[in-house]
Amino acid sequence: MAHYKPSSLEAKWQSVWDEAQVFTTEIDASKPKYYVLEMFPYPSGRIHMGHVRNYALGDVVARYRRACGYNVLHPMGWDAFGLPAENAAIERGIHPGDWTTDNMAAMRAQLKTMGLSYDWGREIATCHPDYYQHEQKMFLKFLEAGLAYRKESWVNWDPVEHTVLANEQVVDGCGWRSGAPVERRQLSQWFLKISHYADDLLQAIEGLERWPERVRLMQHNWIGRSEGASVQFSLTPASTAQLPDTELHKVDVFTTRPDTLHGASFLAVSAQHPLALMIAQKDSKAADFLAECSALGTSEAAIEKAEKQGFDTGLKAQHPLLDGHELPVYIANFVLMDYGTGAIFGCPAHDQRDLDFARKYDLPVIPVVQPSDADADFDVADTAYTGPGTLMNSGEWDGLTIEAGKTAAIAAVEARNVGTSRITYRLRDWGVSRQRYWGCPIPIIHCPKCAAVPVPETDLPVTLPVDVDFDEPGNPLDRHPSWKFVSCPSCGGDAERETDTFDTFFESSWYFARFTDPASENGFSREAADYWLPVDQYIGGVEHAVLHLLYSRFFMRALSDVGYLDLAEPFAGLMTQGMVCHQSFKNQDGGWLFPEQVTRTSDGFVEVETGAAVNAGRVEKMSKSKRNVVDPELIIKTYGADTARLFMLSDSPPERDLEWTESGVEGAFRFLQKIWRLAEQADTTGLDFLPVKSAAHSSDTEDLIRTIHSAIASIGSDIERFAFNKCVASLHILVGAISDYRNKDGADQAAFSHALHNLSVLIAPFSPHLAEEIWAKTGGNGLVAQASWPTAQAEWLTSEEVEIAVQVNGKVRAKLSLPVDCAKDDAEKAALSLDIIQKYCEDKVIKRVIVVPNRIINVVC
RNA sequence: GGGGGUAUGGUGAAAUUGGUAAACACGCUGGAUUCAAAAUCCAGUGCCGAAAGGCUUCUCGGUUCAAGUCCGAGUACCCCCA
Repeated sequence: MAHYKPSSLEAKWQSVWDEAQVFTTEIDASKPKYYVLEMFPYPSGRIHMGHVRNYALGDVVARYRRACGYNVLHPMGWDAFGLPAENAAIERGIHPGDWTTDNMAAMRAQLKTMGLSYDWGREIATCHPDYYQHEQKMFLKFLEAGLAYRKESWVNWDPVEHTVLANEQVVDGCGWRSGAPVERRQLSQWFLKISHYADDLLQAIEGLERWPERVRLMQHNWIGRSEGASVQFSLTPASTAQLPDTELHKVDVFTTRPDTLHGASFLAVSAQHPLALMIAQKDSKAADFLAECSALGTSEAAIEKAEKQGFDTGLKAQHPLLDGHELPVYIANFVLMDYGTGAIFGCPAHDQRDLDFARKYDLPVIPVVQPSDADADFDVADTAYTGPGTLMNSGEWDGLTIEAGKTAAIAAVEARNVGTSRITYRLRDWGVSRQRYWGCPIPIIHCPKCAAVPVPETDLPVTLPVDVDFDEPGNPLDRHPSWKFVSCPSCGGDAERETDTFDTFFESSWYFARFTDPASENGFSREAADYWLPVDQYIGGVEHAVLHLLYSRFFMRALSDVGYLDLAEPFAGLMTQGMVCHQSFKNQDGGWLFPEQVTRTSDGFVEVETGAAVNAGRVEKMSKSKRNVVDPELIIKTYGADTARLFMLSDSPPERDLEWTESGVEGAFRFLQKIWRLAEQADTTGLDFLPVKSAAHSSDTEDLIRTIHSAIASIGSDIERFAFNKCVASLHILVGAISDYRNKDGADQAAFSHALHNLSVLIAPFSPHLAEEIWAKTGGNGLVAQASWPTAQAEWLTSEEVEIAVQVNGKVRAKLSLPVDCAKDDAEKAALSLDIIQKYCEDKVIKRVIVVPNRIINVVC
């Protein structure tokens, strides 16, 4: 008997698929389409277990849908721009392009050993001009449509990396990569107007029914719509006298709590507010304070953690509703310029930050909301009251609820012409400029006379120059001797190229559209997009729950508005997979150990080489730094891709974290070996086997057919529900039944082979190579990769008898075998006639008998 | 601090609508086979108990003939925002 040797077997079928072009896809209007997409990888050089899990999940869906008759698009490509390539260039002197190309080749080879059903003909790499030239055009279209603009903006500047960091790249005030304290700098940058779609992006979340609820919630919170009012506070005449610029004589304030206007005790503006900047010009102490605020960074978390601090400008503002009531004006470090209007009024009694601030600077605290269980002299101490209640100390609004108070407040400010209702969003416009070489050049030329001029379409693409060096920190494009110097397309004078490149989220915001038509000269064609989009099932890590998914949703709207297609939502279905985890180990000196350096003995974990005791740590996400990693390549070499894939799908549901264990992998391997041994005994006689009810079949044979059909039914519906772990359980049951059948006297060779033939189709989405082998051995026509999903036949899904539990007062006391759908009366009689049940009911009056057909009988006494 | 989630054997987990808790697997125990081992096969395996029996889905309470599932209170851990 030949051994199960996955390495040669898998290579064989991979080349068969390749040569037959089995997974090449074209538009076919006669078939329903299904677009399965896994988040494309960054080409770091090697695949890791997270990739294996992601792509194994996607491949199950793709292969299953194909078997169900869908025209399936299942592509793969590379998110190829990004920082690590530049780091490699700096550390090892390799050009980012060469490094990336090598990595893509290495990872492509690794992915191919997994046997994934990709249409490799559609492969894309975002670092090729072929790809990124299209986003230069898109950007210029956005610019024309007013969806892109340039503005001076405060940014988090990493002084080591020499780049702008997004807020989420700032951890505890330091750069996530460099660890250096982040500085605030003002730079002129390009922005995409995602805020234009804020309301639509928010509303449309409701329609994303096949998205995980928590992702929808995260996006909802991220957009952060708040309803409120904008209210103008005028500076008092004594204050305006100090300020020549009349623009600054009114401070526009956004508030979500206009009902608390009577409790206002100060006004605070952001350190970047024009008023603050003006004052700082004249007052060096104010300037010092602004510099302090700059050191804080721009993240809300950093600002929230920092102690509330303010600078008293000495100015006073007039309360908009209470004549003669004046409020001090502060510059405060907790007011964000980018949120609302960059200015707030402080109501210390009902906002914790305001209260902390008021206590620190000894400002009045006037309660204006009275909790329902408090009396009229209600006051706050150290905790602001933010709960419900009725208004107090608020003149004619007293007694109103908060909601009614808001309405009244808005009416009052509108009547006095000092404010209006307003909605703001937490979502800020997307800054896309990065001071980096390895990205898509922003197609703009800066001319001293004509300002920022778009590169004419005929001059596109603006390709990255290859001759760059990384000897000095900073962006090599900035110091390139020739590339950046051009003549102005508008006036012909000397000008310079924009040397910033796009945020790499730009590439990933539309790559799924490119896949529909990867050779198109327009990025993608309308026809392909209309046929294939939206992606029916998108699969990837939850770490992209907000940014990548939100940017992609924005991009489809923006591209639709500039005429590329007609689509709002790119991803109809989303599945977010859990992490792949492994136990971590440390030696006695506290150094991390690789799993292969550790073995388990009766004394616990010890080092393989020295026998020294090892401290077993938590089961946590595989990471290089903790060395708790297992290399997929080694696993595939040792056990085969089919085993690796099957194990990935076996125990844990996909959205949950998965613990990688050696014993689990071996279990999966043993299972496939068992199937292999059975398949060795199968032949083509199964093709003539008729799985119909017939006197010719023994009851064992009928049981086998029944097991086949229940597996067909459950595996299909479980794949659709992503319950892949249950699919594997069903496969175990089926294989167990086939194996038992084989060992029985009088087993029918044709029935046995028929069962294995069916098994090969059912296991094909999970372990496709072995499936092909069995398919061929049992005489299958063509390839199982192109076979249809079998139909579960109703006549084999029902049995004649069903086991029913009999309870007395809710406790199971007996089990009873009854005909399916038997009459309630008969079931009741049968149950009550059981000796055990009579025993339990002795001396008691039977009050009621509840009969749930085919399920349960409960005797109440 | 705000929002959300999770909690089931030694372990990963099952349990469409409230209706036989623990499917399937890992691990473990015993047996067969073997000179021995690996592999394979068979049996057992929620807990307590010799058994009869009792108990069991984080804890406490509630609704119901019936609760892992629904409701209320609490505990622990995780995620997001801060």
